[in-house]
Amino acid sequence: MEASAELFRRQGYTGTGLKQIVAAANAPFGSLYHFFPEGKEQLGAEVIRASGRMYQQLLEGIVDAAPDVASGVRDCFVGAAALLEETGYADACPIAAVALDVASTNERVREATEEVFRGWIEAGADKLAAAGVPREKARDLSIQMIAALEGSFVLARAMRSTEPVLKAGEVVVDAVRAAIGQARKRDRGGER
Amino acid sequence: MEASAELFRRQGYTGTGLKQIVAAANAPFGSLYHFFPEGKEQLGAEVIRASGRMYQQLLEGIVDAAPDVASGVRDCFVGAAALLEETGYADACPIAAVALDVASTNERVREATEEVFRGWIEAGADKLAAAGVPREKARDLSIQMIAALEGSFVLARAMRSTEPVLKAGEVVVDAVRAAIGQARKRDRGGER
DNA sequence: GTCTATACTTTGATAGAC
DNA sequence: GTCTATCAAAGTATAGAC
Repeated sequence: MEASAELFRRQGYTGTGLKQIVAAANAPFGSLYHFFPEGKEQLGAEVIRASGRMYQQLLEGIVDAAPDVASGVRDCFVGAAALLEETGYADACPIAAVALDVASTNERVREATEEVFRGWIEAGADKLAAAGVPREKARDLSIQMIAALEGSFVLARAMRSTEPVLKAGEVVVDAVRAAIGQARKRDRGGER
Repeated sequence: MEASAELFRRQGYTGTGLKQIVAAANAPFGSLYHFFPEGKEQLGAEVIRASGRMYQQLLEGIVDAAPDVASGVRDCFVGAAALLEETGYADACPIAAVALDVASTNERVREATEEVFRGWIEAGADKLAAAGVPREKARDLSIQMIAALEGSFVLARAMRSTEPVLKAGEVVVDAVRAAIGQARKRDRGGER
């Protein structure tokens, strides 16, 4: 599953062969169908869900380690840019490449990508709500953050540059700061 | 090339077979290698460049038809959301799906996607600069706009919802309005 | 010059030896 | 239970008839 996750995120779902996976994992071919009797679809769906959970924990860890949420969001974008550069613009989001090539062709794996994205959006909204942002606004901001992150990955991998990730992060961080600032202002108003 | 463009944007580069393309185009197989003697790579690179030009003209047309740049940007996101819904979340960006699956596997096609994105960024920056935004800030905003658009497409196709596109548009439109507002303020300051 | 038929490789998947 | 050998189908590319 580790080997699958790495290959999927670099080459997408259709671009990665089962033979390439077992070769990268130093596993015999038959084992794959022993553990994943429903074949490539089952493997793909499970790998997406597992990668989604891991990436979510990674991002939440970064946000929790930061002094405030806005700084945490900035650290996520800066960290992603660094990782992208270190890996030769190969490792970015474990879901995006798969999401785009199965969206219209493979319903089962598409559902896995949808589930992961919904989970991320909810987790982001929770963090923002905990910082005082109203629930609905928090959800909107979370969607905007993840869209900016994913979109900047597309540009960064195509252009072999971290600039899009850093620039996209700025506008999102500004929006987060503004939302939290407004929430504080509203809270002070309520105390009067 | 039209058939290729449609299939590539829905299934990516590796996910689309040459046999599928000639079948969709009602063309004989041999013609493909007559017009594209260098095979799939040449076809892919040329289709990406042509699609990139077409999509750029489409977006510029929308912006030019709007009363101001910020409204034009909003119309782009709203229009993209409508198209996405009409096509069953299949037709979004003609480049993104290909960009992600060739980024680490096919240098020739990757270069085509890079060229297209750089062209879009420049075109967006030109429009913003014409509206009074300082050159460097205009380029940053253009990158942020395209990243938000691309990222929201990833979420929208995976989640089968236009919400990410509309929400991502909002934060970008706000940023554009703020930049233009600041440019006006600075101009007034200079006149004094 | 246009196209059919085919070559050769790789794909996902399975049967059956051990 | 673990793995090798092989299947049918689809992949890209080419040869050669017309």
